[in-house]
Amino acid sequence: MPTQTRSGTSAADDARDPRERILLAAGREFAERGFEAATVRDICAAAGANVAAVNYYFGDKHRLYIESVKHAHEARLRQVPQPEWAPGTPAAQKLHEFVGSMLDRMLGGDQPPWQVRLMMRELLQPTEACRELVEDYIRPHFGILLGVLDELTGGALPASEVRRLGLSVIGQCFLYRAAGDVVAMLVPAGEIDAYHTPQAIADHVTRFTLAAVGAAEPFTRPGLGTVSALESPR
Amino acid sequence: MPTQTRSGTSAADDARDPRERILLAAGREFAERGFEAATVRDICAAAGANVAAVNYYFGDKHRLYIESVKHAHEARLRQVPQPEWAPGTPAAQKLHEFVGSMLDRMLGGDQPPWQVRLMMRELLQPTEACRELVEDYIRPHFGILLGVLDELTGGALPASEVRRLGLSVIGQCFLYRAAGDVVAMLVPAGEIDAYHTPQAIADHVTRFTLAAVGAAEPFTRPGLGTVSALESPR
DNA sequence: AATCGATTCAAACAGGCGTTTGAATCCGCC
DNA sequence: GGCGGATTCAAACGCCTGTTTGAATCGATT
Repeated sequence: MPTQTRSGTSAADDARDPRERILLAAGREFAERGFEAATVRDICAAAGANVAAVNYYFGDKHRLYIESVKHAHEARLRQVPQPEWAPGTPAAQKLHEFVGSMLDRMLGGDQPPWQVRLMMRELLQPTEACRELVEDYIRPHFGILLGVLDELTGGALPASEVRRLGLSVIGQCFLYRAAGDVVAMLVPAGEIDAYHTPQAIADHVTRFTLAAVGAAEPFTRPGLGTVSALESPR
Repeated sequence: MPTQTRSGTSAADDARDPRERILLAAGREFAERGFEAATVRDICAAAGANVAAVNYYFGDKHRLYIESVKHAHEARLRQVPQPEWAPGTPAAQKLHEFVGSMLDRMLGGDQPPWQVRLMMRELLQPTEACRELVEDYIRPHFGILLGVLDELTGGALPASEVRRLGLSVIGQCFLYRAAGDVVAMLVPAGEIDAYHTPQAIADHVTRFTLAAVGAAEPFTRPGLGTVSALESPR
């Protein structure tokens, strides 16, 4: 194992350090194929390193996996800061922005989301890295959502009820990320591009949730545009 | 390959036919460990068959997987009939029963849901069997839900909008099945048994959805019990 | 009883896997 | 310049995988 010169992770260089290169290649490979199907040989080939390097730097495949999950998770945290709002921002707008940024994060947009795919794998069938992921990444975001929802309902609901509201919001978004292929099969081909973009979904989820908590007109009257001020520019 | 005496699948016997035994064992193993991690040897050991049997009956591991998915899916279809309601049943009640039965199906209750776990794997990262699964199993159920939602909104919404409502309903339930472990981490330990049983979730999702479409009072006024008539007996 | 196809079995096969080895190479330092 | 630890490398090690083989067994038919 390396005992020396773990030169402080300079934020900019991504491909210099062989350890870093392996970590990145491993993340991509694990995200794409899963732990079992990904092979150490492929990972090292992609990283331009020798197969012995993974043993040298990480001990074995399993610890490489754990480290690559943490690494992707930290990178993601650095890229996506917690949303913050100026005091006085309407709760409805906060909700819309929260949902929008979550969907953007989940469904890509800014970058090929292999980090997200990797984290998703961990959430769907947790291993050791999951708890850390939840505590550092999921729970804080969830807490912000709960705060918004609490504000939205005027603090009138017990915490347990607010949590269920939060899960309802998360669930609506989560479906598109986890079962996107199935969604695409259930929806007519032409519709997917028009009505199921991250922006459009964010608009829908927000409106659905606002209506459920009584902060917007319900869906029965179509196109009433009660939350038109919140809709994303198309 | 077997060319003769595929004695018509007598509905009752499950463990007689070696082909059937392998199919069942394979389903359990694939559901538990995934395609890559499950081994032909383990499957055959569990089925009390020789390793050569899988080649004899199915050709190779991959076709065994496909067949086991179909098999589980058909068994599930036989067990869980489409919900039907007497004419005149209120749409709100239909929605509640639909959501309740879906959650019961997903989260178990009646039987250890390895069939569901297997299907879920297929939905989360589709292979060949997925399309068939969606067409025969998912889409019909989804269609029923859309009908209920259309009725609930008085047919006033365009089909695309109704579909999004449907996905919102599915998403809320789906989260508990796909990321149940994470949900359990996000919710205080004591709360999970009281507020996140299939029944309790069904009540919540129904109320949330009804409120969103304007068929029940929104959440802002807690414990108003506006849909108390729909709540499951505790 | 003999026959013949269907089925089962123990054993082996080739290939890929994660991991280890021991020597070669690099690079900063007295 | 040469020492010494850190790093890299090609090669090999067992082991386990899916798959195949060819003979043994079974069960119905003639």
